[in-house]
Amino acid sequence: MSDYKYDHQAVEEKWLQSWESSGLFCSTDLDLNESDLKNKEYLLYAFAYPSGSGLHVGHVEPKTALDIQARFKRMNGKKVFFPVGWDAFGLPAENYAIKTGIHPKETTKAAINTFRRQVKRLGISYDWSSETATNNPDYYKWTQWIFQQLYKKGLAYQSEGKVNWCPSCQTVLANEQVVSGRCERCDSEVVQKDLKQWYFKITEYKDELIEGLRQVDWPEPTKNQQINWIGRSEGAEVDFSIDLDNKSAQKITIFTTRLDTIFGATFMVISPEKFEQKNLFKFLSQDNQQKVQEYITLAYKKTEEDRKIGEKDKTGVDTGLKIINPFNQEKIPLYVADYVLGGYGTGAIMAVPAHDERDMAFAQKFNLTIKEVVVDGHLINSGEFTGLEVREAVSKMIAAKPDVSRSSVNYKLRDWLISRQRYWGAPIPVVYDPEGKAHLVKEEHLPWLLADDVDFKPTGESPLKSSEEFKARVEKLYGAGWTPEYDTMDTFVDSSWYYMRYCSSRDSLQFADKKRLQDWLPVNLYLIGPEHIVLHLLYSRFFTKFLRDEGYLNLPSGEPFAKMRHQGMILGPDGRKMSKSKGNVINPDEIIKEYGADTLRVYEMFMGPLEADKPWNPRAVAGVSRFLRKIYRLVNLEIAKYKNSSSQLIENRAELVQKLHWVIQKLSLDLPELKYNTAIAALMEFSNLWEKSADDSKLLLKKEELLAFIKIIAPLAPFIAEELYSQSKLLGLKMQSSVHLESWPEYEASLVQKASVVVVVQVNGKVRSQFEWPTSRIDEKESILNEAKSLESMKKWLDGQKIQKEIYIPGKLINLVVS
RNA sequence: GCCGCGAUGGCGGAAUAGGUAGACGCGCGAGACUUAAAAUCUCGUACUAGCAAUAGUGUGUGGGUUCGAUUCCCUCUCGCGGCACCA
Repeated sequence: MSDYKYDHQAVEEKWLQSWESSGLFCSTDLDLNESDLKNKEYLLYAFAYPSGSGLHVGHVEPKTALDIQARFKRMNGKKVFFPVGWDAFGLPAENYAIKTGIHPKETTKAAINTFRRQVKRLGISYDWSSETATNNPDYYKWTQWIFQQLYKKGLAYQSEGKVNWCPSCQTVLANEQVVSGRCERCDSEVVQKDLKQWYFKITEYKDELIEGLRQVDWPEPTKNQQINWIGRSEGAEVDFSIDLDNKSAQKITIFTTRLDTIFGATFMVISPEKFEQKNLFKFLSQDNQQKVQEYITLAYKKTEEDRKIGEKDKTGVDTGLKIINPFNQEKIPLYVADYVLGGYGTGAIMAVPAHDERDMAFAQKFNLTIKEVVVDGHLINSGEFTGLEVREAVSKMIAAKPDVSRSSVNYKLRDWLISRQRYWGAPIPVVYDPEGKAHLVKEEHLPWLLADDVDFKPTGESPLKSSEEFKARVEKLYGAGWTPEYDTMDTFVDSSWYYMRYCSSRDSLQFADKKRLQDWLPVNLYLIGPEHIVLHLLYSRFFTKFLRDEGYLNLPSGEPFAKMRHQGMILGPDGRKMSKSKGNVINPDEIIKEYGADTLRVYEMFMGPLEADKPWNPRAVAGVSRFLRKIYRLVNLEIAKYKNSSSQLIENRAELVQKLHWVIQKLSLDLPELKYNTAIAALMEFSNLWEKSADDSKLLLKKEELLAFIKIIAPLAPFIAEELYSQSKLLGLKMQSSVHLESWPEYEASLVQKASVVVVVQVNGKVRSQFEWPTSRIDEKESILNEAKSLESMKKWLDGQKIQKEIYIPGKLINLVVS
């Protein structure tokens, strides 16, 4: 057989240059007309942070997966928008600056350049004309503008309170960024600190953030995680009064999801924060005042980690006060204990040790009464409510005491703390007058530029404080004694609206054009790692809903991402997460150098289902390379035969033609479903069959068939497809300048079917024989059953047996039930 | 503890409106080409017994529904992810 060498390096470089100079796909016309609207396809990959270490094989998978969609959809006549940009603010660049003194501006620029080059080398067909980066003033101008819109609506506010402080990063963290008491970035233990900080009132949208999930096509587990994070729970509030001699009407309100157990409440617990806030010290005896004060001081010192230890060993202190249960008038003791959280519900609970584990643990430690009030779903020892079922008891109890009880709903979701005491982020566009009152930076002063003259060394205060220019700027623009806000915004603010900016990346007058947003949103397919489920997605949905409510966006659902899927993690060859310290990192540049970008792309798509975590297998990469070279050889063999005009089609080619139509159908169905691994397997099956007769001197495929095959590999392996397409121009067919401008080939349903099928014969569910049968006659049940029963190989299974039942699944199998 | 996901050959994985389990790739074995090697190609490859035809077993465990279960239902075990003193 002739030898066709495929020089991946030369071929890929050649087409990269060709695509670059022809501007293929790098600029989408975003102004749609009526007929484009139904055809639009907005494909989005999670905003990437341009890290200094460059592209990782883990980035290659989702980028390729979406690129295949983009190419496939274009070939199917869709108007595709496939933008790219950089989530360029953030800690790593700043930490690097602390170490080296190199300005984050410089390192970020260099990192973006590296990423851009690497992504292009992979053959990702991004629309580079809409490229953007969050650290560009023309981007963060609008991040700041959105902050100001939120502020004007009372949805951005300042509040003093306990915040999560990471002593290593020297900044506060949002609740979402604290992972079991530790900083999600650096794993240091998070401590509580009192600080005045900026918050976004995401809780304003809590119910809609749950409701909206019904309208999107997202993986169910993802929806569940968001719902759990928002943590809606229905229950009741009940007012208990404090038993005081002077009859002053002091009340403590509790929240419970188990109002039905209220007759079992044997004590009450209030959180340290709430006790202080309600200023209940004055009702305590001198002695108790001191004890309670000591306990509260101690509790505040605890870190999250200490509180966790407390799960097993509960602490608390008896206030000496008695509280009256409004349902049975029982007087029960009031404890202060930190197992009740100040920030959830009303900060106080009725403790029912018989029906709550935590209350039980506390009761046992402090020797408190335990009273059972529910058995087998029915109330006991509950006065007039005894005998009722749990469910009806709750509503009847509220109805019986409307003055002291009401139904109530609580959420775990808190407002989003966005202040960061860091440098490399968008400055919060606020200035303070000499009295310390906050004012928005005037709109004409946006973008409110990030000062350059700063000292990066962490001091626990915002690095911007060290900028002379920043202070001078504020005094110059706003007057003597005015000062800037020195904190910057959480980078999640930047990435909460980038998919809108993409539609108008160059617009200097507005954050995005309303018509374009209406035309392009929602995103048709969002591919994003599972690590972004609670943070980024929740914040982005909040922003979209807010901007919709402000009239900047016509999107009734307020849901920016109509369909979302997750990619899995590419693990090292040892099956563990790749990391430098484990020495199991695969460098994509090296794979491209050895095998080419097509091999890297196809291999990663072939590893397994997109959403699964998959270990890297160096040998299997070589297998994919082998497959691509085989394709190259097979196509070239056919082209060579066509050069010889006397060549004739081989007579017996029905099987190959059937397989070709089958593989076109398989890809047509699998590609839009992102089932790339099975699509590639089908291509391999086809080329294996093709190869069997490759040595025949007669033609195996018609010109159009050969071309159809080249077209269907184009989304997966764009370089080799382009090369083969270019070589096929010799065939004299009417062709485009690039295979990537071609349309997707049709398959003929009649040709997908094989001429005959194999019918399996089972006896009592076990396979005993099989026979071939013409596909055209698969509906002839009687003849098929007769054929099965008369098979020589069936004799020993049927002799002397009585057939009780005959089951025929058309074209597949027969099951004979005998006894 | 709660919520969610998963378990199939030596390995990655296919196949679920219930219908031949193991497609495709890797690895392994045998062969062709070659002075030889590489590359490439061909054949074989779930397990057990057998020279073979063939038979039996088999999709984490135990049970159920069914003519028929990897697929549906129940139980348990293990692994992964998220949340976690949220009343």
